[in-house]
Amino acid sequence: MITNMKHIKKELIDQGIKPTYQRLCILEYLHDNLVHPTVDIIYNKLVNRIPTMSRTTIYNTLKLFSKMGIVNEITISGIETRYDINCEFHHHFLCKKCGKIYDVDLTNPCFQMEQKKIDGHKIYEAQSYFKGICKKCLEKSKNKK
Amino acid sequence: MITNMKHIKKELIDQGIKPTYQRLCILEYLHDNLVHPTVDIIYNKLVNRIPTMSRTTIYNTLKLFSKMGIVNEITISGIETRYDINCEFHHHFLCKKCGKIYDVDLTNPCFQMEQKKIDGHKIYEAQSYFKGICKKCLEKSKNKK
DNA sequence: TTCATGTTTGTAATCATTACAGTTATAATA
DNA sequence: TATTATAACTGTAATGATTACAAACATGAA
Ligand SMILES: [Mn+2]
Ligand SMILES: [Mn+2]
Ligand SMILES: [Zn+2]
Ligand SMILES: [Zn+2]
Repeated sequence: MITNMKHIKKELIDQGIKPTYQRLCILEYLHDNLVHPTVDIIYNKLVNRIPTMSRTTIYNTLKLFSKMGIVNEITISGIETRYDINCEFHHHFLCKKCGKIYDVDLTNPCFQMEQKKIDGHKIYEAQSYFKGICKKCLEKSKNKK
Repeated sequence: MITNMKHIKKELIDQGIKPTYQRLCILEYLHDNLVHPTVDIIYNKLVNRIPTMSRTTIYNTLKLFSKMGIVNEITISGIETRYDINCEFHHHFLCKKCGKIYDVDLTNPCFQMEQKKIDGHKIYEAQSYFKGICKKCLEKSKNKK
């Protein structure tokens, strides 16, 4: 439990979200595990602490958090949605071998991704994805040779 | 039938893909309908011409095309994969109201999206997505007021 | 207490995608 | 021509993420 529960509670209240125990636990988990987890990963961790925890609650909560802008939905894999509590604009890299999703920092971020309109369309969110083989998997396959 | 079947056939042969009738029809459809269609949209169109056409064939064919680099998988919606025969790097905009996916041209394209490596990870593909309300839907809701 | 409201839960339904096995088409070989 | 091998296609069943829904629960006001 790295993040202070008081802060977590305040974060929800500030957003006008009723701070139920389930919501607190989910938000705390997201703050402490910046690995872009799936619903299932969150569920399997939290069900230990809250045996009655329902997957539906996690889906509902994440949808609420997303709507309120305190969590980001990442659809990079095309299979399952992954969640990121870090809502500052940054890019993601998906490794096709190990499935891990990395944050990537562009030295010259594309400023156009941060604008409010494009071609007359009103922008609410922007995502940039890279796919390939990650550093670790590259090294592993190099060692095998 | 806008695109010439001869060209379509040549495109497959050049890629080392056996040009079956089903594959030709799918590739022709993609060339003539640059709307980022789903498997279902393609299926419902082609089943008129080929009554025995199977969804599985479309899934298999698109996976093959994607692997060979002649089609791009777009996972912007998180619900279903959409396909784009235009493999030149460009960004996409998803309208949350009407569901349409638009191409968007950035005047200053983010050159970093085109690099081969980032943070040591080897890049095979890159996608940039915007989500919001499209121009047409904005105008519609303006007229209602 | 009663009532209203919002939240959580468990199950069933939905829907995109994949797995699989049988059938068909094609071309090479005997 | 008949046989065989191989790749492609097809239809159905299975899978797995997500959503719909209704019952149970919690909370606080009247
Ligand atoms: Mn991230
Ligand atoms: Mn496009
Ligand atoms: Zn990896
Ligand atoms: Zn629209």
